[in-house]
Amino acid sequence: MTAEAKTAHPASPPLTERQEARRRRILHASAQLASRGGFDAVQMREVAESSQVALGTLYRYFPSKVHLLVATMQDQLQHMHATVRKRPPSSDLPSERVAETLMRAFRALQREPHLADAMVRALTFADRSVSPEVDQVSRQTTAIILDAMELDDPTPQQLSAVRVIEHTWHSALITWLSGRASIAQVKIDIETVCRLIDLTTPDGQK
Amino acid sequence: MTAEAKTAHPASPPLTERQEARRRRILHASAQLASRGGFDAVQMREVAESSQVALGTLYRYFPSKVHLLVATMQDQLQHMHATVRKRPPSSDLPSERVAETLMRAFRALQREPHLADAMVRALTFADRSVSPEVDQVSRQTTAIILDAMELDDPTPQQLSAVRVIEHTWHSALITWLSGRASIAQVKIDIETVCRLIDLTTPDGQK
DNA sequence: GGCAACTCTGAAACTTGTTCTAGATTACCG
DNA sequence: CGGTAATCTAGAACAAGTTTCAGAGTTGCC
Repeated sequence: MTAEAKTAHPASPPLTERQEARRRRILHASAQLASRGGFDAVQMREVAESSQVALGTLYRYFPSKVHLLVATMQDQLQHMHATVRKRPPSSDLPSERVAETLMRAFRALQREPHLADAMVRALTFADRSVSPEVDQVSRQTTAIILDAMELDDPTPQQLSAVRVIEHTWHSALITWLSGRASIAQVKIDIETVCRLIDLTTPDGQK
Repeated sequence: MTAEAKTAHPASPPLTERQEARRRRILHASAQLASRGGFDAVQMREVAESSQVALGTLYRYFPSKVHLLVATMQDQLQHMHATVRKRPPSSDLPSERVAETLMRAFRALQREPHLADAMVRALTFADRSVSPEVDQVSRQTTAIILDAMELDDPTPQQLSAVRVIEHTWHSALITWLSGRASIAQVKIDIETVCRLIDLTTPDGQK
């Protein structure tokens, strides 16, 4: 993968400059409102007004509130990935590097818990109509984790481990966001699941 | 724990017979509608009509749609737990017994995919106001998994593993329900995460 | 420049979750 | 039994996501 770091629309018509700007305004307004009050605070009428776009136009760009928030998440994830790439995790063991990376992401989310709430709730609430977009988020997350592992050619078992790590990551976030798990607990869960990686590296420690 | 297998209301006033019957009718209608069309098909007006109860009454019994569906899930989980107790898993290894139990539950959900959709979506979409109820579901799930492990006194590490297994279970269900993962993939994910248990049993195989 | 197609706007309408109200019913207490 | 408080009912009303539509504005193209 070389330089198609953009949103990677498979076959969407190229947007004009003004359209790109609109899209950007919408995403910005969405993130802003989400930062204030989470999922519920992102109200489509307000997003439209905030981004100076008619409601119908908002729906043309993002066919539902969930689509909008998942796109917002894609946006944030890209930041995250770029950031992590600049300062890669420092531990020796792959499992520890992954845990370190996820904890770094977790701390970033803690700085904007409402935004995290909006994005994660949208992600898990998404139905089939949003599958492509959610899948894209999932691929992006996988890429970040694989980066942290620093493997050129992961085995199927390692890919399975990564899947399970993602599952745990999402679900642990939800328990944290809904107040059913502490930050410390999420940390433990992440560290626990990351040990799965050690199981799959032939020359790992016991 | 002896016989308080009921819904375990901490301090709710005892319901009269007719009230208990109403509650039951509501839960039944909810499950019925959910079985047809999933989360979206459970419409509060329809639930009310179906269970021959006024809308206001429905909301007195269950303060939101999510509360209602989470209660529905509690109900179903109890069935499940009772069923599993009757025929416990047969494998030798704890990790395999857990995987076997979860796969059995998964097959049960496959028989009613729409109902599964409604319950799981509600569970992960629940906000803080539903935390107690969601927590109850989580405890019930933990109990089922611990039962499968057949341990009298789980270590903290083992409890951590169980937490991660639950995370994976919920998240894998979501990916399946939204069509982003196949049944086979869910099976792999469950089997993968269950190997965490082997990591925590001192006399397990490598 | 001028036109055809597409896009955007503003506003109303529709849907479904949730709340509220006024009046009937029921449950409980003396 | 009679009364009173709690509960239930029917229905309107409200909130926010989504859809629709007529008209104005842009864009691409000749």
